[in-house]
Amino acid sequence: MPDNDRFDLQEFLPYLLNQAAEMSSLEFQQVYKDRYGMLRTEWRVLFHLGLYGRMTAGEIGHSAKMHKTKISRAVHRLAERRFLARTRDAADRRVEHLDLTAQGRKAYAELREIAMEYDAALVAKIGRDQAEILRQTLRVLAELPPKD
Amino acid sequence: MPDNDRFDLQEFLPYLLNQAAEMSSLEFQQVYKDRYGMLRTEWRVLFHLGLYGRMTAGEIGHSAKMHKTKISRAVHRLAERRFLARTRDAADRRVEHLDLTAQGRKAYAELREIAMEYDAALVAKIGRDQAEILRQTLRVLAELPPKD
DNA sequence: CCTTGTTAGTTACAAAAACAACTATTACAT
DNA sequence: ATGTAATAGTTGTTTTTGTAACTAACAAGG
Repeated sequence: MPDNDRFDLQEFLPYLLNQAAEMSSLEFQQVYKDRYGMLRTEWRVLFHLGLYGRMTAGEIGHSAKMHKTKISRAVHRLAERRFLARTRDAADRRVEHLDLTAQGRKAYAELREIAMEYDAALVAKIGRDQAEILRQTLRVLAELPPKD
Repeated sequence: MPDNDRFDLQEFLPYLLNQAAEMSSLEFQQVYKDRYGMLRTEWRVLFHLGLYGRMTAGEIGHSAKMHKTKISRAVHRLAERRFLARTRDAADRRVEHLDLTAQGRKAYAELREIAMEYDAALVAKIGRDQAEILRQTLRVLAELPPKD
């Protein structure tokens, strides 16, 4: 039996963060999976386009910190299912502009509603004040620019 | 351009949690990967045994909320590399008791040191008080949702 | 122009995860 | 006992991811 001195796996931040992250995405994951057959990478792309409008794969990758191969595959599948349309840039023919189709916007709107409700449920679970502190702290850990 | 009303992906808790979790495990992951060729599932098993002593695969799975096939393969690989030893239970021959070998304990001790340092670095980054609140909040979020 | 380097995105192949079906053993109700 | 269900853990198959190599287009120096 080893010495447990001052260390507990359940308190180790990376572990705890992973557990919480996994738990917290479970319910929402079911929605986009069952309803639209989407993967996590796919809804992330969808949400980026829905929220920010026309973007390139590279821009999404940078924002979501996802590798370009993940984006490439997500975009491919979303285009295949007519959730988004791809347009080559006229000036630089390497880059491709991505826009949601009507169907994509519809899916986004629906998923955004559910996401908002789900986020509210999580906030209710942990308390409004704690939630604000949580977001702020997570932003630091994720090294995202602070809100404001 | 869609209406962004009151929703931001960067503020969506499941998204934010995932980003922070991913970021925070990155550095530590390199250590057990480069140094011992371990996967996340494997160090989790190692840490459970190092911290709590003899356990069965089922117990670890329950504690870490990992699926039994993941555990089974992690245990297999750890046993193969002589980090742990497996012993069949005499009374119930379905269950197997897992113990770290000397080599396993050595790896655990080393990784635990690094984990503690890394945790301390994260705490320093976000502040001691925020860290305590964070852990508390994450513990709530990581709880299994009530049965329905 | 031509080499060399860079960037956007894709594709091929290997590693890992998810999911389902399986073996072996124990429990338990007829 | 004996048939049925439950439990511990494994194995096989399919998806998904990670890594690296690749194509195509641009950029910039000579």
